[in-house]
Amino acid sequence: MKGIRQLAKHLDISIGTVSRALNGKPDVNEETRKRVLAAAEELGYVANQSGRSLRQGTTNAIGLMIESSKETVENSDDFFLGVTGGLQSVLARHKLDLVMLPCPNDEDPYEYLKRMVARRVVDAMIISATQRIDKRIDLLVKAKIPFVSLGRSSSGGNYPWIDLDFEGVATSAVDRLVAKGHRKIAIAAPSNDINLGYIFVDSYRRALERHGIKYDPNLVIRVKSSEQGGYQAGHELLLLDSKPTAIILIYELMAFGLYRRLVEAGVIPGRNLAIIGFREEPRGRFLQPSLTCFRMSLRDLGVELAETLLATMPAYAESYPEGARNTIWPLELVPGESDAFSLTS
Amino acid sequence: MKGIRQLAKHLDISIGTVSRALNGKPDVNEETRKRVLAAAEELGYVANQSGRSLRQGTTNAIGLMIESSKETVENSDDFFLGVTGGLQSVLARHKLDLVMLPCPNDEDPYEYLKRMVARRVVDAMIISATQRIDKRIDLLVKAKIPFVSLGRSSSGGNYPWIDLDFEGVATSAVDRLVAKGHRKIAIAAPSNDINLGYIFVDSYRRALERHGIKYDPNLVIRVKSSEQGGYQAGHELLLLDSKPTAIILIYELMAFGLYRRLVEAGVIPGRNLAIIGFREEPRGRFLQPSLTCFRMSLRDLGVELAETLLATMPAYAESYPEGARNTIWPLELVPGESDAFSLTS
DNA sequence: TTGCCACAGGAAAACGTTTCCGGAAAGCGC
DNA sequence: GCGCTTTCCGGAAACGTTTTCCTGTGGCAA
Repeated sequence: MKGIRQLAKHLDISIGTVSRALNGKPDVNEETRKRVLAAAEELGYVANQSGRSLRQGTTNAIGLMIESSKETVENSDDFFLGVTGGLQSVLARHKLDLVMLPCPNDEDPYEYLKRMVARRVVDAMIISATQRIDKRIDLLVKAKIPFVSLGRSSSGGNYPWIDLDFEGVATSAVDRLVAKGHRKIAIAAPSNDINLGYIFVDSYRRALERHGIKYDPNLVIRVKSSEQGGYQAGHELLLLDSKPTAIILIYELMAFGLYRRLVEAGVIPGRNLAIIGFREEPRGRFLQPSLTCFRMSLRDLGVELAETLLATMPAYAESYPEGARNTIWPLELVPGESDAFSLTS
Repeated sequence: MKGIRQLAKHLDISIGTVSRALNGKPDVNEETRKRVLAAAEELGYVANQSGRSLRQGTTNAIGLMIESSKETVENSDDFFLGVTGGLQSVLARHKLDLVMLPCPNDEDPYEYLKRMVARRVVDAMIISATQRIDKRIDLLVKAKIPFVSLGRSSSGGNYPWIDLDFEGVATSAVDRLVAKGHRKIAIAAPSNDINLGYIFVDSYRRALERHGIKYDPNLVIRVKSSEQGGYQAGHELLLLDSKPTAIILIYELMAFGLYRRLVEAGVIPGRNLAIIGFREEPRGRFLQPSLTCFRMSLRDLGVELAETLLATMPAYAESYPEGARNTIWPLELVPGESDAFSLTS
């Protein structure tokens, strides 16, 4: 005999009462509640989660699905642990646990999610690395699993998401470069399948056109969001017939590879070529010259994610009355030396 | 009516048979097994984890406890996601899921672990950031939860752990510096409470003594394992009466802070002061001058962790017959320019 | 035919909890 | 003293599985 039954016997009380006492339910004398609490503490009793989940149909856990090796901006190693802090600070307040569900490299993310959902191992989900058309969203909607997506898909539909302000970043980067006299501005981005790639390049195009600069597809370099990709971008950039004077990187880590390739070719970053990165983490500022990029608070992003998610969960929605919401997350420009020079002197 | 019952009814078969069919148990006709599998696939049935766990007393999940903000070497943001890949590659082979259990900053790790253990939310655990005396180990041993510790405690006892080869690193760093003529070698490490700090400094001391160099406590700078800590270390180093000519950093990220402080004071890293770091990640090589440090494969470490853990789990031990084991994880020296100069010229 | 065994599958118990329901005791107004 | 409500608690059902035990069928040897 184990668990609550043992505790009940030890107190010579029925298990129903013990359960009510522990869970703060009414219909239990304050006196006995105290006894129960004390005994539970003493015997180190904590309710078995499986039993509880089975009965309640709820797991008190929310899942954060992460994909270790997809070609996206979020894949950066430290990204998730960054948001985790913010997530937890609000989840803990509601006695919810966070479990990270890392999708194995060799498994299809959709299938993995499907399995996790069917197993009912979490009450709600946070997904990320959103594809431009992402079946996972339909799956979650259909399964009526509350969720929030970090990154929006283009498939429309009304679901809660938070996305980085790519449009703002692209616009602001273009504006900044144009103000310094640049007209031939390249951009390195992942393929259009990744929604991020699509949105970013599209915003870049529109920003250029606002300045009356014709959009040149040759200046869009499609590479992976990694240091390798940056190296590759540098390589392709050097092969262009008419060389751009500036480049915007969709992912900050690319800068390291780009610098490397440029130095190999004798091109001096920040002197012969202006560079602006994105999503500054504690790395870009160590480059020589330091990288101009856009920064955000991962922790705050985590808080916003959690609150958005809770707002969609019936059991918690009352604390967050606004209901499902969509947020464009702003980023702040951190000026460096990599785009300091001006062409108009 | 949901779940396996529905599936059984749909097939006009008893739920027991369905369960046996799905779980590959004997006593079920191959013909019917196929039908069941097909129907499950079609209806998207996956066994509810709570029900299964309750019955089996097993969750098919192993937990990785992480502490987001403790002053340890493992706390580096990207460390865990690095080992995660390796962990999963072997866990997946055994149909085990990995759940990360991040201990909230404001909760005592011991209490958090206790709660998780009592809730029976995972079958086994990986803990890290081991304290020199770590109550968690007793807890897990007493609760008979299979576990492996990343980092060993000094409390002895026979339990499986994997630890980095601090002794090897400290020895090799000292040897290398001494060979270049250095006699006054400082070290920046966290406090002795962290087992890592204790072992590292102790190894450093012994290595010095092997070279006939007297151990000088003033040269041991106790700081946090972070960039901030590195800055602080640089600061304290500059205040020393008799300046060391070299410094060993217990944590690679410290180098960034150290460089910063040195440059502020007009000391040139790798010229006036030799520097050796530890656990190279994709950052140290971006420093100017590039950091000499010790590297390891996080992925391989993850594989080793998983295999060690499985070996201690009765249900899986047969594949890993050696039983509980302790491993000292080797690191490889990556020479950089930060300690390139020699005093003996 | 009888007995035995192997095979396939059904019925039901069990896992640990929460929650619904009913009932005893006590309090209260009349 | 009587009916009513309130307070507290015990009994038992239910959650969805897995697994044990048992039954029925057919084949085969004696």
